[in-house]
Amino acid sequence: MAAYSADNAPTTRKGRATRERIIEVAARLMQDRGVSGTTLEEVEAAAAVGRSQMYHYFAGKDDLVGAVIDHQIRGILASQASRDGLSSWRAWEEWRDHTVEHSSKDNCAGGCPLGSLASELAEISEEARGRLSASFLQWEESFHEGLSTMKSQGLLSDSADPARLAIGIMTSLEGGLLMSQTHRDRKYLEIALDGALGHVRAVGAPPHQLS
Amino acid sequence: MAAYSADNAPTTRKGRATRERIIEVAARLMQDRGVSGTTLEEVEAAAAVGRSQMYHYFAGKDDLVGAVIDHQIRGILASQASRDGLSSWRAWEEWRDHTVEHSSKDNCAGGCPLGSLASELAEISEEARGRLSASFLQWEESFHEGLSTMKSQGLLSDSADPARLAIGIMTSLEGGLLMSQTHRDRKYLEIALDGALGHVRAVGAPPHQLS
DNA sequence: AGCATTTTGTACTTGCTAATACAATCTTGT
DNA sequence: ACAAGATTGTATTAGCAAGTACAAAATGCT
Repeated sequence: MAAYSADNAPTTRKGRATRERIIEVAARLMQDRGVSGTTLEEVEAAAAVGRSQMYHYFAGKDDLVGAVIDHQIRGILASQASRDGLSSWRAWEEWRDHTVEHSSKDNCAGGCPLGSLASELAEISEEARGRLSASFLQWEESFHEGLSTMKSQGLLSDSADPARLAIGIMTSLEGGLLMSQTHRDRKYLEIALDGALGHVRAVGAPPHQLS
Repeated sequence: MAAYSADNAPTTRKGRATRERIIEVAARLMQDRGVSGTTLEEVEAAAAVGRSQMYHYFAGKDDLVGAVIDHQIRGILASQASRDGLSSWRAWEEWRDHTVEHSSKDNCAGGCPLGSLASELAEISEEARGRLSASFLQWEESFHEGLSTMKSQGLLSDSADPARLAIGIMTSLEGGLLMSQTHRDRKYLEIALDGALGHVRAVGAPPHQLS
């Protein structure tokens, strides 16, 4: 997938830094307060840039939102690539713990960087929905790959369906994050992830390998 | 939980009808386009009421949103009460099918009546977050009750934890709805619910009762 | 019927926010 | 150094949406 087409792609080092700063700040604010709860003025103030810089690098708010989506999925995939590609039981356990701990910061506020955007934008902008769908697919694919590797290593039984299991983990993750965010209680995400991973073990592993 | 405190409670039949009409229209529009994507003007037009009626029955937009949340959870609980309180395997199967079919209308558009509101409002309004949390708790409790009944009837093993299972179903439901909405593909909700209910069967039932 | 209360119609105000215009300044390559 | 282009500052515009004011009409009660 091509990088997001900016209004004016930055050529100088300074320009790239400015554009990046805008995106990072916008991503944070939009996850906190939602897209329509975040004004360009707030982004500009927090990023210490002016109106002209905003419109120099982005065609408008929609354009910025697109860049934020790309930024979020990049961050997620990068964070996951650094944990062994989720191709061992241990990696999954660490991922589970890390995910819960990360979400529990600030009283489970914020929710999922992509999920909160998806919920807000899916029905409003078909373009944003498509971009979010593609991003979630990449995320799901990273789960899928790890599980496939485990299957090829005999850690999952032959009858296991990695694609299906990946979707189960994805949906449990999103539901758990939303419920923990709404209730301000980490137990929802914990139970959701334990259930999904438990399912992977139960369905995927030969009986004698169960703990 | 007391009914939502309106600015002016309607006393006449006509007044009640007007207020109800506003809430129903607002609920539909807000689920489709989000809260901040729905203007009071649009609600007024669709409900065929004027500005003065809106502000006569509601103190403002926030007040209307509160009434919409109450309206949504009432509808959900009513729909569920009419299906045997989810206290048999058959009831759960029917619930699963009905939920998937209902969500698949309009290409999985809309998502969850409460979930989409929760995602949008949780970080913006503490009052709305509390109201949504309480509503989800009631929903979860309706799952819990059904599962508890099944346990007392021996349909679930003694080691089964109905409260935990209820949370697992709730999170899978929300995650599945969000993913199906984003991808416009019912399979996400199907897999999520099958996983959660499969977990109930696997963890809850004595081995010899597994299909 | 007649009066008090509820309900409704219309016009206006206020504030915010995305978007634009245009000029000034900085960077880079030669 | 010096153009050419990239980057940034400031001021303004235009439109929308929440909320308000006030009067008119309908309704219910005795």
